[in-house]
Amino acid sequence: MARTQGITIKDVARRAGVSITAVSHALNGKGTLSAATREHIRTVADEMGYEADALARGLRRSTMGAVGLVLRSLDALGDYAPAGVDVFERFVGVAASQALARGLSVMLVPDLTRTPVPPLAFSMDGYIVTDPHLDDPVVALLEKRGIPYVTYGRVPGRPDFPHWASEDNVASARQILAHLEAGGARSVALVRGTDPNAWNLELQDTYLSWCAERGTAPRLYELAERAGVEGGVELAGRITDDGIPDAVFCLTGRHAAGVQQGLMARGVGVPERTMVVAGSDSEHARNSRPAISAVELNPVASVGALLDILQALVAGEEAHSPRLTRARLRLRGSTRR
Amino acid sequence: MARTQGITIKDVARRAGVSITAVSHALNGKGTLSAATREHIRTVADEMGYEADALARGLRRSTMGAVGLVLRSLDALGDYAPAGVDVFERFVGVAASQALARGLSVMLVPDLTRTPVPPLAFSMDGYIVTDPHLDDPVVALLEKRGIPYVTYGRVPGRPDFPHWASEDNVASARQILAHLEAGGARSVALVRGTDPNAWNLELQDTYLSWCAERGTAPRLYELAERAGVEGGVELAGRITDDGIPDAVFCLTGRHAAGVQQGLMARGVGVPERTMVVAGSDSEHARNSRPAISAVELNPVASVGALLDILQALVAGEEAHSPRLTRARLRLRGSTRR
DNA sequence: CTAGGAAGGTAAAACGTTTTATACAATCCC
DNA sequence: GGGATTGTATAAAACGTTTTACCTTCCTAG
Repeated sequence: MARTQGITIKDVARRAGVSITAVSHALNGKGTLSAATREHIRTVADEMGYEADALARGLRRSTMGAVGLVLRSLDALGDYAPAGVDVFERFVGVAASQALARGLSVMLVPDLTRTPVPPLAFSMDGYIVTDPHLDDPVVALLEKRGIPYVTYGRVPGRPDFPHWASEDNVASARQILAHLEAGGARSVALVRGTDPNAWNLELQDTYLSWCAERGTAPRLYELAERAGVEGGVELAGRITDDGIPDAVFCLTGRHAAGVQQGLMARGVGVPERTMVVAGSDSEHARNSRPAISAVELNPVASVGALLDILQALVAGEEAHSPRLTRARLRLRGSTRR
Repeated sequence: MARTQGITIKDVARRAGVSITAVSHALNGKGTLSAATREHIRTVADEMGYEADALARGLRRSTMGAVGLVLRSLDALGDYAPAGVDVFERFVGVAASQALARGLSVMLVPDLTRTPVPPLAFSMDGYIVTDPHLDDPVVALLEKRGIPYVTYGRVPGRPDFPHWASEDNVASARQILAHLEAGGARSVALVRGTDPNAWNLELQDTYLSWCAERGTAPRLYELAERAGVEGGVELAGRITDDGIPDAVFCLTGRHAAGVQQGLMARGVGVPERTMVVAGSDSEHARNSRPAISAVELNPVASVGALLDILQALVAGEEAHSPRLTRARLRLRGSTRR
């Protein structure tokens, strides 16, 4: 219906006085046409405002110029419209605009394994999956279907899988911990989420190693991603009951904001008595009082890397991966001493 | 490439011992097959895990089961990954999950008029355009191409165009103004954005009428959407210089947060000396001190209405539009007296 | 003078569906 | 008993591309 009044290759061919093949070849830079003919056809096509139908093209070429995007982490949150989870919201925006710059479309697929599966889902050239879980069914499905995919963050349990990119989580964690240590912190508690994704797992591992290196006992708390700020407030009670640490390192901005709020409500001064820091920046971290130091992720660089890898994969070229991007530690009041 | 190993209708036909036509008819509930054959074919198809190729289907049917989404307001912001603009981020998430529930895909198209245009863009069944501008080129393009579209918010300058839905902005504005009045406010300043979209225009009109009805002089300020919180802080200076109003009604949460911050920095107490309220809720509004009263939009209802209209349009049925949804005023500290 | 390229172009098959038109029985009606 | 009707199924066209294979014509080398 939408396409009925479109200009087809046939129209261009007729108008240019050549065959359909000639038009296709001219426009795609193939075949053995003379430069003059090629130029002529291009002119006519431009004049007529011809644009090849993506469907028909995809049918033959079986490449669509479109990639799917699955936000695993939002799926886990259940509610698909959580407020203040800006990491992924920004990721979507960046992915859309960067893909456009490369002439690709981005299709949003909430969860590829839930029915009904969107009709186009399996026609995508490839997929970007953010934060796959351990034994992620979405990854398994893509694998089974033979659809190329890249992941934002390592695939847990698959150390061999190379096609991923993300910020250097280990470096970020090290940088944060070094910063806290420089501020005089000896005991640091870690608050991680419950999703078994690379984000939670890698940062936890780094933290544990850091503790081991220093011979200090780790203090590890788990807090469901969906618990949000309120969960953090509550958790602050448990943390103080267990003895106030010199610093609390929360993996998400929402949890950090909640924990800080909870600590202060209990009379624990931040940053005087204990410091708070977030592993990923967010509105919550920025808008807290004091503002919370946090790692600002780098969606622009990460999405760029992911698209590089995915495009190579789709083209059947060798992908140059994994790739790590640089995050940046934003120092704010919550760790200023 | 991704589709090479797929099971085609031909495979199913062979296995079921019938013609291709029979399979198509059985699966789509068309034609004049006997119940027995139909059932048999369905069973075989299920067994083989057959799924019709969306491209080939789209090529014939010219309906794709996919809609495009253009976020006009984000285009206007330039940066496609602005932090803390949660209205649209939520909108995207809601649109994706609601569309999925209806068996539709959502394709994100940053700006349909910028090149390169994503290949699939013109193959979509229809479009959702959020907050179209006055003389919006995206709308013009869709119109010219004959692609069905619905808009989130009225199309400015086209009072005749019926295919839109949104929260009832007029009612929201009235509700806010009534609330301020009940709190004792006589003079209310309005801070609107600069984009010429229905949101800014309708709320402004309602405000002006309200002032006229009361015989009070309107105090209207314009602040570019992209000015964000900082812009609000600065604007607070101008507002106080012009004489402190009883309340400031900002159309966006970011501006409200900035204005409130700026007012308080100048020693103007909120809510004691003047009240602050936001036309759309956001992280900024929620996390300010005091928290800012704001209208919580209703993306779930609005997206639902938009999809209803769009589906009717695509099916060639009569659309039942426009449709207004209910927003909700969240009262917080910034207006509590 | 002719075999063999090269240069420039096209016809037709293919992609996987849906849809239109048609074929073949079996049944019915008068 | 013959034409019309009904019930079931299929062949083939169509959708708009890309790609494969082939066809001219013209030139050149032997």
